[in-house]
Amino acid sequence: MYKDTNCGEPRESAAGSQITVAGWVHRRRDHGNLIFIDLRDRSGLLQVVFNPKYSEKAHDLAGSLRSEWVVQVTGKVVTRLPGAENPDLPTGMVELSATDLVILNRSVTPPFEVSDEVEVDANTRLKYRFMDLRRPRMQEILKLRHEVIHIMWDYLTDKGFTQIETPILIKSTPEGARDYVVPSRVHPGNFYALPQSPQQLKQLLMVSGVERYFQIARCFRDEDLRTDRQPEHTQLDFEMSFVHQDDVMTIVEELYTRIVKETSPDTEISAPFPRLTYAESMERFGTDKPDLRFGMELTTITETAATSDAQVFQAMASSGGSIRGFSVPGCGDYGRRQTDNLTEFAKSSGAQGLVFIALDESAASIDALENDHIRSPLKKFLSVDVVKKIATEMGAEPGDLMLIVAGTEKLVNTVLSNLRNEMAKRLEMADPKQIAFAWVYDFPLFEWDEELKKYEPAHHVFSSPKAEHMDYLETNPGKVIGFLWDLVCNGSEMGSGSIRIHDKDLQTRLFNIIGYTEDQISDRFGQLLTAFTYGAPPHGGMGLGLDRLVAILAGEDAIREVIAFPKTQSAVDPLFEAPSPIEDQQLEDLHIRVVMPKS
RNA sequence: GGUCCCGUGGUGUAGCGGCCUAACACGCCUCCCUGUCAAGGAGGAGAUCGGCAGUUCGAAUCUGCUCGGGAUCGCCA
Repeated sequence: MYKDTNCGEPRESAAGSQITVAGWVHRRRDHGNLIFIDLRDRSGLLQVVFNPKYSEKAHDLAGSLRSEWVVQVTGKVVTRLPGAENPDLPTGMVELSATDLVILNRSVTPPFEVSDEVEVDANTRLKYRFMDLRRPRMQEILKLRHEVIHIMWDYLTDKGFTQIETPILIKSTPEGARDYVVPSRVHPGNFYALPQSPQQLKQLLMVSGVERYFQIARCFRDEDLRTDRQPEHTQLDFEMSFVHQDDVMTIVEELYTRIVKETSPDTEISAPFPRLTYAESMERFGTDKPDLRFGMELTTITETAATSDAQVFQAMASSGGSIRGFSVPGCGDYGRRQTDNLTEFAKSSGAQGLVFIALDESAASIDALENDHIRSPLKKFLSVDVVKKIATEMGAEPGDLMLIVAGTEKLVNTVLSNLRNEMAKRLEMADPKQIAFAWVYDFPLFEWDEELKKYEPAHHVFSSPKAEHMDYLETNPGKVIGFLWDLVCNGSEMGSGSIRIHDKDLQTRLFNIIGYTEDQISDRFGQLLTAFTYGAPPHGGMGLGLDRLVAILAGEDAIREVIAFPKTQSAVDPLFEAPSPIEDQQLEDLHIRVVMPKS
């Protein structure tokens, strides 16, 4: 070993001992006859002093050191002179009085400082990711991610799960997301696809009698990127036989509670996780991934609003539309600029417009509300009584701002849930220390696709319908509820699970409802259906996004921050400059001809 | 594919029609310095302002296109 001690370790108790450390020169403070080096390794910083009194040779050599050089230092741990301690450093009571210095490697001037302080341009960070990852914050995140995975392995192993790898080269399944595809050399014109998830494979493993499988699985989707979406992401993928919905949820709940407690002890987490049905979630929050860290729940006021003289409301109510809204506490004093801005925001989410009713805080109560207390673009069509009634329904108080949207139910929900999150963000209503998990269950199995004019699976085709809804499968698919659920956290989807179908005939019925032909079914799912005829046990499981979990634990918005080598928004790796053209010979071997798009 | 924001020495920013021969901080280089820890002091190097085209007497600054980054809608079973 080049070192016997890590930089971050020495304390006062080590004073007097002879140690050897190795690491990177973090900072150099050269006083001429006395040189200080902050030496950094993964464990932290240690101040090294080069004093010619103890070693002329080491001191001379130390004068040439520069940032990020790699060195090995031997010396004696000494307590610092009184008054020279650094309370900001864990090792700040001591320093290493160097007697020997070995330069293991030099560094050219780094493109940016290895420090958490500086915010460096995203592209530069990725181009020099190996430098970026040296920053303490990034090191911390890498360790956090490892720790999360470690706990998963431990916990699931304890619970009798077996980790099994599934192929990365598998078969393309054109439904769902676009596949990443790999050409076959041996079979001209044929392609593998990278898995979007190991869904069918893990179900096959259940048929194989594994009973409890898990994998930290890489999943690939060739779709546009977002803050929380990368072309490849990692899932905790697991599957269990002979279980019901609750059994699966319990496993995840225990595991995730443990992860939060062990990795982020300061965090507030409510266990057991609140459970709400899909219908309830849509009604209260307008979304299937509600952020439960704050209130501002939605209220339906269609009937009350229709009794007003406002044309918009009357027309919407009579045409079967929905009028809903919520009350924002303390924003009754919003001026024109702010309300205009909110209207614009609502429009960007697809709303025709946004109706606000501002209640002046000088009113003693909602009952005591008078005309002068009310501000609204629809004021002349809204009687004081109607406003009182709406305010009561929404639970608004004087000084609040009520935001109301009218339209189809789907649109109203989309707009309002976006608005709700936006208001919470602007008002900083979410406690950053809180991690609010929740289960949303009883999802409908199918969603009507307006463009394709057909039913599409809400999550995927393998989820089991509830027994009491079997009869609707062909007659009214939209009504069928499945054993299908999501884990949500702080307003984002963390994973999705279901009890799967394990019966060939039932699975075939579902494929039919989605409109697959016999050929498509046997081509894409033949292996699964065949397996089902050989004694498939009832089973269910989940796929849970690891990147998003780690991001939330780390307090980051972008999963890019918790992936060692992520890609930019245009799916490029600036470090390797991937993707890139390949050699003509490679193309030839693969029987591929490139046709560039006409620009 | 659409919309929005950003692009100025190595890094982070300022400048937003002429005071720009581009400013500041950090970093870098040279020298001085025995108690610093974002060390200090003196001096120095480093940028055709992402690229192209245009408007203008004059463009870092305005316009268009384009490239790159980011946010978002579509997309993401």
